Amino acid sequence: MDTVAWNKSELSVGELSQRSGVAVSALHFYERQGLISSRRTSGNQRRYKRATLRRVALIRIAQRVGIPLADINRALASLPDGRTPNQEDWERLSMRWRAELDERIRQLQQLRDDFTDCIGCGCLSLRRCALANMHDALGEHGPGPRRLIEDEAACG
Amino acid sequence: MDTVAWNKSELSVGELSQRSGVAVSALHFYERQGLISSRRTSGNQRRYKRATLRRVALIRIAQRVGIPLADINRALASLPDGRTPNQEDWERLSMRWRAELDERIRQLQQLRDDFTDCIGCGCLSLRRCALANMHDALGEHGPGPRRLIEDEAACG
DNA sequence: GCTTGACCTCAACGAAAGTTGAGGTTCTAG
DNA sequence: CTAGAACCTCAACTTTCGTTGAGGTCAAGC
Repeated sequence: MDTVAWNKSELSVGELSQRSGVAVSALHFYERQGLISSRRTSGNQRRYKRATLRRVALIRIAQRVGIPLADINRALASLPDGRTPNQEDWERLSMRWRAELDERIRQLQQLRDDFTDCIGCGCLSLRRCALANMHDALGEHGPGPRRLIEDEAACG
Repeated sequence: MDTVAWNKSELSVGELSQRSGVAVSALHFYERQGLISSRRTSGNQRRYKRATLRRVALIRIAQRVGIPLADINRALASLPDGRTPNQEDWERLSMRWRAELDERIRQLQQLRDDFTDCIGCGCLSLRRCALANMHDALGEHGPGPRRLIEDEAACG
């Protein structure tokens, strides 16, 4: 067993890469962006604290949720001392991100429902269909069945 | 009422832009990519068939579903004569895209479930947590509680 | 006839999230 | 001690989906 390796208190970039599943180039990139940080050895090589592993995992999770790196960065930067999130921090962040995730799921479901309606709608789905009419603010140009008129034209 | 405008048999790029809600620059772009096409007037201005309105709407819908333009292009190009989709074409395309949409929703829901589990998991969510362990193919390196060992280390 | 708005092309830029490559150093194992 | 793996920096490139700007033409109203 490789027990020794797991117990090292610092990680080289290659180790962090292997253990996090994130490419070395991406870790360099994250560091340039200020998402993670390292100290340097006398030979100028990066050494990461073990907590960085948590930090990287958190970053990837947030990315999967669809949070852009810039936002993740802001969220992490807002923590005191730029520390790697502790339990409480994580709860706060994850609640927020989960809410965003919920919202995105909701939107996609709405889209799917509209889509399903449209598949059989008989006008190639581009008439009287919520999907094809996102852009006109519907009613901005006075009352009346404007949409129908437009749609008839669109369907010509 | 502007009935005349709606009945014109061809659209300028500005008209197409207004009626589709897509910027002129984007329409130019779509045309460069081969997603739509136009004839030219004697003065070298674009004139679009009314069907292009349907085509653009379809493109935007597919984009909202998350289909990259290149894929949309392939799908449209696969139609006979590169025609704008008719009812049957649309049904085929939309069924396929809806399936992708379903899959994306499924993945996000899975992610949310994992996420929810993790929020209170007591280890900053990066131990024994599905989220943080996506990358190791779990078991590739022999049997046993490898994940736990790793995770203990990760959580140190 | 002139002005103004819509249109044209082509090239460059922009953000996001990295990857790739060149050229050079350091670490580790035999 | 030396080969090769792993590391370093910096710049340039990639992809997607367009937008912006410069420089020039066309069309319509007064």
